[in-house]
Amino acid sequence: MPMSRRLLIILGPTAVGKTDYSISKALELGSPVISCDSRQLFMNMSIGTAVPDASQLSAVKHYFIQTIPVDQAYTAGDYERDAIALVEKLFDEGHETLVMTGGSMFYIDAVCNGLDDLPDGDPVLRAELWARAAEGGVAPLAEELKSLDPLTYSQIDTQNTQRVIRALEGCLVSGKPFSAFKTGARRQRSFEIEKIGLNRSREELYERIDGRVLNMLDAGLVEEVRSLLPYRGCQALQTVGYREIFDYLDEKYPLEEAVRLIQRNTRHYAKRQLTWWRRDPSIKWLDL
RNA sequence: GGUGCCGUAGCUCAGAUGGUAGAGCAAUGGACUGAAAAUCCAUGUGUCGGCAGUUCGAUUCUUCCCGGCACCA
Repeated sequence: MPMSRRLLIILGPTAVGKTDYSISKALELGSPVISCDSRQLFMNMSIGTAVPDASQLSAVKHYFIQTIPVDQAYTAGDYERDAIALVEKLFDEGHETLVMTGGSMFYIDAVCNGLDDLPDGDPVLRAELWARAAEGGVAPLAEELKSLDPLTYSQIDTQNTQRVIRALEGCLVSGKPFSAFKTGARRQRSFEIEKIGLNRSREELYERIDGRVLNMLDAGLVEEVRSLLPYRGCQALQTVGYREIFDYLDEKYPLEEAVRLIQRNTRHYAKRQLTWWRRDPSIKWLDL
């Protein structure tokens, strides 16, 4: 008799209340919590990423919480590989239902649908391309992409430097058009996927966000960020809550302005999350 | 009670000697194939406090009313 294997993904905008909900769901189902959060993955970033607290972490086994050094690069592709490996292992050990939770839209989609085998980036080349963009703008890079890969050029936002460089990098590293690697095919998974979307009224969500930022300050956000100053340039620190405090430490603006910006940028993030998920009909929404 | 000032977008305010209005902040919609808490694109949402008068036309001028603030009693 085939064992049923189900991955229950609890998603929702930041600060909606995923942590508590997923822990109680995990306890109910006898599952660990598999985090799907591109920032809680990193070590030493606990206050600003609202990592579960000690009692929450001891209530149920958590995966992918604070496991990677902040100066290490980690991508959605890495997460797809690591998460699928873990999930397969846990299913093989006898779990029927596994609880995954998080707000990283792209990571969730990588787990559900898989990413194509696109060429890896080359850090040196990437740095060169960014230097060119800083000097002459995106336009010349976009033109170069147009000649190497007209299809990608026609599909992406050519004002989006990050996208243009990523595609150009793919072309230059592989010697082929970046688009040649895209199949758009969904990867077959060995388990069922169910998605629950947690939501609240916009007003309530924004109040929770604003309040949570103040709590982070009380909890010592400024000191946490100060301790991460040496890693400021790392990918992990390109994050709401950290960049604004770095600027405050530079005396670019007062603390209250940093707080205001963190609150606003977090609200913007929540809005982007909701935009992403709005087009996903497989999510069952639940108002908290 | 009297006098003066103010009432315009969610907030702070600007404005037209009469032709139904615009800045900042906030907000909203969208995109997304290895940086994704990143990156990028788009958008003004308004009975101009209310009733009436003058006028071809009033948010603008006038009367009155309502609300707020200040000062004088």
